[in-house]
Amino acid sequence: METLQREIAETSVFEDDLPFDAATVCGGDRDDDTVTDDAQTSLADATDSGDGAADATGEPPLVAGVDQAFVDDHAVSAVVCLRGGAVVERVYAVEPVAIPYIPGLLSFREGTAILSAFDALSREPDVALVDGSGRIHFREAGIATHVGVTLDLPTVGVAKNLLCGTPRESLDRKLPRGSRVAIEADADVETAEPGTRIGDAVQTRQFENSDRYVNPLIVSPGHRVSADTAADVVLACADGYKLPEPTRLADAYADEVKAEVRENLG
DNA sequence: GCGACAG
DNA sequence: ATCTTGTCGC
Repeated sequence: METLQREIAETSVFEDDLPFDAATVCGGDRDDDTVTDDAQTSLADATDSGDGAADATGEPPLVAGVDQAFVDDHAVSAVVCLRGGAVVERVYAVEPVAIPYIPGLLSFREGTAILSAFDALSREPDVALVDGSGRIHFREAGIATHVGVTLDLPTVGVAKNLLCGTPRESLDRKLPRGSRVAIEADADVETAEPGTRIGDAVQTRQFENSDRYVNPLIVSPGHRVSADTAADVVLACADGYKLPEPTRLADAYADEVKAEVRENLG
């Protein structure tokens, strides 16, 4: 398995090779006219990737969210596709899990169900947000990278926790919404030179009038996406919640299906 | 042996 | 990931 991951990492492309510009994703991107907010936002331009299919038609890109739920020894994988913030398609698949959860080998546990769900999809997403890590992995082949390379689809890894790597600055503080903190490879990432930026901690949401704070999401390139674009897409899909809409909706759909599935089984 | 570890 | 009531906050 580790050998396969090294091969996947070599095949993967951690650079932009997308049919659209992250700025055209829309559907979310909180733009509260509140206050103390004028710093960023204008990072999108001069990013023209050449042949934009979605751009050409002026049509927003098709963004897919992928998430899993479990019922005993079965994984329920749900995929929800959005275009311009509207749900266009939802599919799911149920597959038995082959191995238990082992940090670093997640794709071998959930991969089959995910690929099966994509098989049921009638469209080809322009990019997919996969729950879990992409490049932020011991061998730079997290589940987002594994799925992306297997389907040769642009993918982004969206995790709630850091698997490995070191944040350039402490994440244990209240970061402003929209901020990013680079995650660098360290000794735990055996395939990259220490110091290599393998992803970012991205603050998609933050409390305004509270002493407490929301932890950032851990975003990393899966395949055919750069670290900057990965973060751009996630922030563009954020709509008031910590999780980007595609992921949030896939999560809810997986739970919905799970309830029905656990009766067709036990 | 100890530590660390996505979902 | 999953098992779960109440509870604090906008």
